[in-house]
Amino acid sequence: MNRIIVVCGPTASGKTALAVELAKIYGGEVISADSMQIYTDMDIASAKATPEEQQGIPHHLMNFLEPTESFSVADYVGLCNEKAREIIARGKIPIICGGTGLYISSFVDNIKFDESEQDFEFREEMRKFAEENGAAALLEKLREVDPETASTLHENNIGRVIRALEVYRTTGHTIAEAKRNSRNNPSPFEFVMITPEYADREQLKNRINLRVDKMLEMGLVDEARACFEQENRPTAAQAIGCKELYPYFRGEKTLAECVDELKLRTRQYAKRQMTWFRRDKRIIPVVVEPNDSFQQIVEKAKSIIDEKFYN
RNA sequence: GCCUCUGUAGCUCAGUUGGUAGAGCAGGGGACUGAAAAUCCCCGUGUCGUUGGUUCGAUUCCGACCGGAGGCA
Repeated sequence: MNRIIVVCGPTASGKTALAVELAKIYGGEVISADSMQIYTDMDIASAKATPEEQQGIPHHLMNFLEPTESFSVADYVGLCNEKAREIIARGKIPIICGGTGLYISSFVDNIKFDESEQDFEFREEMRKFAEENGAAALLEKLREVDPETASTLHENNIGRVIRALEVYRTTGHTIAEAKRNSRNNPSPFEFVMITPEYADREQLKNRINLRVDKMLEMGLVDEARACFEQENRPTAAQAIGCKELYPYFRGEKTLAECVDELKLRTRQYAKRQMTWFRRDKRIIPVVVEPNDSFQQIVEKAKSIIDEKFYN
């Protein structure tokens, strides 16, 4: 059996508890799909499942990388494949749980990333070029070598334009071709994908606010301060829950102001996540009504999974 | 009690020399293939506080009233 359960969704939607419960029911192990939980710090900010929350269920791809290291989707897909195979070999079912849509869909679609390396110097060079000549000029550069991709990108999305140029430069083919070639092999796994979907959006918003308050109680400020004092965090520096508190550490804003900002940024992040997951029609919503108990939610999830896998 | 300022989008505020109004933020929608908790795109009708008056026409001018801020007593 090559079955995998995917529990994805916005932050604070209750994925973690649901995944653990499903792991208990189906005999599974959790693989985190989260671009921040991979790091060995930021336990609170990245909302890693605490040992109590894990309830003895093994959690993978969590806590294994120094925050000074950079990481990418390609790395994730490789590792996730390994872990999934290991878990299946053990007779267990992998339960992928997380909110990083790019990681999840890249794994599910079995995206093949070729060997092209990243070229940070080139990126820097292009960034300068854009600064001096304007974003439109940079996009024009891309249009010359890869008009297909250029037509899909907005000039202001400089990062993407640069990546497209970088791919062309390091591999000799366009990123548009690379994308097509990346999808040649369907995944060897069979997936059922679910996401908690809140019938009342306000409810998710409230959960987010409550969760941030809880993080503060758990010591988020100290944790963030440690991040603040550590330089050279290429990917980890982006974590929501750390950078929002920096103005407080610099004495530019009060803690209360930063906390409000943090809640806001978290809500906006959740919205982006919902947009991502909504697009993928394979993902089946587990509709959460305002008064649903956890057990009721689990039942709904279970019936979706059973229908797909055990019917 | 008197005087001054003020009342415009959920919030902060522009603006209209009288022809019914627009920014930022918030919010909503979308994109997304190697830093993705990132990056980027699109979306602005609201009794212009209320009510009279002047006017062809008032959110804009005048009066009264109501709310807010400050000052004088």
